Amino acid sequence: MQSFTEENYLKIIYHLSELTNTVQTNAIAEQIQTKPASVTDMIKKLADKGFVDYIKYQGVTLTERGRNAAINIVRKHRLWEVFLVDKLNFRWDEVHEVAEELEHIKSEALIERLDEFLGFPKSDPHGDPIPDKNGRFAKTQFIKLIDLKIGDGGTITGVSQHSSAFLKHLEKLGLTLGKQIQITDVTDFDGSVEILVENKQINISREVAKHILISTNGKN
Amino acid sequence: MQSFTEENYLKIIYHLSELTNTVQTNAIAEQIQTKPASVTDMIKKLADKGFVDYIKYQGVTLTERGRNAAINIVRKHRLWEVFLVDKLNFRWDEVHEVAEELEHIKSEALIERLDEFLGFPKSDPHGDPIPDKNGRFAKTQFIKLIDLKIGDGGTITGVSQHSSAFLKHLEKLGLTLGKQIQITDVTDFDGSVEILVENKQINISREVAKHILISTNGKN
DNA sequence: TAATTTTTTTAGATTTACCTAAAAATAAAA
DNA sequence: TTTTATTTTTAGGTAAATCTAAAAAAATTA
Ligand SMILES: [Mn+2]
Ligand SMILES: [Mn+2]
Ligand SMILES: [Mn+2]
Ligand SMILES: [Mn+2]
Repeated sequence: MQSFTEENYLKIIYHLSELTNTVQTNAIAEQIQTKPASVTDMIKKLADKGFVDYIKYQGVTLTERGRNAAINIVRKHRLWEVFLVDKLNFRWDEVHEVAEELEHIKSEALIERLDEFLGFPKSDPHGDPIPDKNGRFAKTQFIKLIDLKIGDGGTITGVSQHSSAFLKHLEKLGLTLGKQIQITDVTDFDGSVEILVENKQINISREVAKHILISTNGKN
Repeated sequence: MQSFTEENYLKIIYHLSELTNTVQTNAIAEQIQTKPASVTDMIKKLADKGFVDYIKYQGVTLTERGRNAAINIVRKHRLWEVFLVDKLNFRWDEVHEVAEELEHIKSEALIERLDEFLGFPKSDPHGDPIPDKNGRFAKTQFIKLIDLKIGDGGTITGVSQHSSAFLKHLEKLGLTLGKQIQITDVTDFDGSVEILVENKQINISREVAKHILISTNGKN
């Protein structure tokens, strides 16, 4: 069994692994809000326990064991987020912090019954896929809104930023999961994007457009 | 805010306070599965933080602040137990361990919405009262089954032992919350008790009879 | 009341997860 | 290819929660 802290490291390393093959000490330190020296200590411990492969000065990669542990935590995090939104009427911008705590509750039985209670959901309130009890999940194919061209359209199916501020902003703009959008223009001046959503024309900043994930349905 | 460990101490001290006015170091150590020396350390810390009044060699009592904190943890524990039984179909003997973890989740909003989701239950799966958000709850007036006399009857409304083994045993005997029972005889030999439940005559040991709580409805 | 037992506290260590400051390795720039 | 900058590690230390062994206080028994 892993400690609360070890679980947090594993989860962070897992997420960072999606960006770079081997994960660097400083990247972990930044995510986990700690100092690089502390990360080095913990990495050694995780390596001793067989959760990561570690080469000094080179960074870490998860072992099979570490990956499974990490995916299990992600599964729990996302299931709890669904619970909070679907059953307790939390908004999508309120759930992440609480799920950060709930994801560490140990009981196997709890999570399996929760999954069933929620109807075996396939994705969480932010569009992220929920691994099943064997750790399997659909590798979803998203494209960033910022990478679409004028005339392209699609459905909002995810976000790559989970901060409350960002999610509240999207909510206010009416840009929630499942909404159909189409790119109508890109401003030369600041790179902001004009989009059509529910017959309304709105303008969103480059920064916002970067973090909205679209599953496209054609037009190029 | 208190740590996970501090919360456990407060809760234990609260429960022990129902038995004795001032709570002894050894009693806490036994409950919390630790050594008296460790308890002394923690007690000093809780006293410094204003959660308990402490006189060396005499024991501790909760302050107003400590009592409120403890009741809040008890509230969370019992609400989670209701959730597990009512929503996730756990049996009453399976929930305690998981609730021991869930009771430490910090979010105020979570617990208020959970309470609402469960329909503001007044008691948990073991018949224990659930404090409301202001810490108020009905001081239930129970009598131990062992203290009833032949001919007395009542309703099972609680248990004073939460171990899985005990609860499973009651389940098997058909002695669950809400059942009507009546004492028909007390065996001289071993003090075991004959009771009538759902038109069946069964015999239970003194030990079992000690931990069943009855709200009586007459006959003496 | 004195002797003995029980309870509680102190003293000094240990483990986990941190930290700062300084050294070592690697990467980037000149 | 040096020099400089960045990244990472080591060394040594702190705070929280625990422990064992021994001392001190309180309660019990003789
Ligand atoms: Mn989240
Ligand atoms: Mn999410
Ligand atoms: Mn319980
Ligand atoms: Mn209970």
